[in-house]
Amino acid sequence: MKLATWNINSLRVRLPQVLDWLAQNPVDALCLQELKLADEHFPLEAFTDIGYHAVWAGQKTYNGVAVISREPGCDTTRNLPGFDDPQQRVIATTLPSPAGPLRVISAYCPNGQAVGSDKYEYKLRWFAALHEWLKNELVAHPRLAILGDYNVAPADEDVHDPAKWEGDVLVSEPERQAFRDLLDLGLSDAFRLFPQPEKSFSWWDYRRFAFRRNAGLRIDHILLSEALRPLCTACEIDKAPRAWEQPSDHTPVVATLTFS
DNA sequence: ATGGTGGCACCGCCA
Repeated sequence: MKLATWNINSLRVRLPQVLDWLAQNPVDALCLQELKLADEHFPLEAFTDIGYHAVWAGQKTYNGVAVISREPGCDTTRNLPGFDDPQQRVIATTLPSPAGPLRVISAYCPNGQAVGSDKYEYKLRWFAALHEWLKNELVAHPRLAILGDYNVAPADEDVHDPAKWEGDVLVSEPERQAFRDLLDLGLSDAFRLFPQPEKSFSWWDYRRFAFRRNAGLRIDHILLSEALRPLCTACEIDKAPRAWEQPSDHTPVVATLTFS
């Protein structure tokens, strides 16, 4: 079973690329972030036409998340309970798996703009609310995978130039601590369960030829619960779509679960 | 060198 995440920075613009990618990578679930479209504009038919189901939480202009899946999802929920927020950043759904129900969450964590800004404070509060919610979700759903754009590079090895980025938003210590707090719930960073190439990143700024220089960050992650961790047999970043025409600034990350 | 690019919606905001 394969699970993937991709911040596509406008589903309207990137739909052909998402369909091409799914044709080449027929994963069981693809979590999308930054749809940037309202619910009523979600292109459901494009996905049903190629044999996928979808659940989504859309928003005009900003944010928006979805789970595209081979099997229909059930018990779908949106947003973080108790965290009053018009921004659509979370959707959770339950998919069947050979081991039983599998909770799949697509998350678009706040960017934070700049350390000390209002948006940065919002980001940290948002992570605290995510942490509280996941505590409960993990009890209800022992097989849980939360995939998305975390807007946090967890360690210096996830940063192309750690000295230049030191203390900046996306790498600051409070953000990294918020990420570690999630891991302390028993979640594992699937990518780091395996040996990986040096300088592996999932996002490159559009500016200054960042992709060409591999000046990126690893901020898109797949976190797996304790029950799923031993089933994970691979996790890879697919750099290819970042080199396509009119790309997203992020590229997909894919985890493989093997049920023996 | 305090820039640059991209998407959206309306020319600034967000990333």
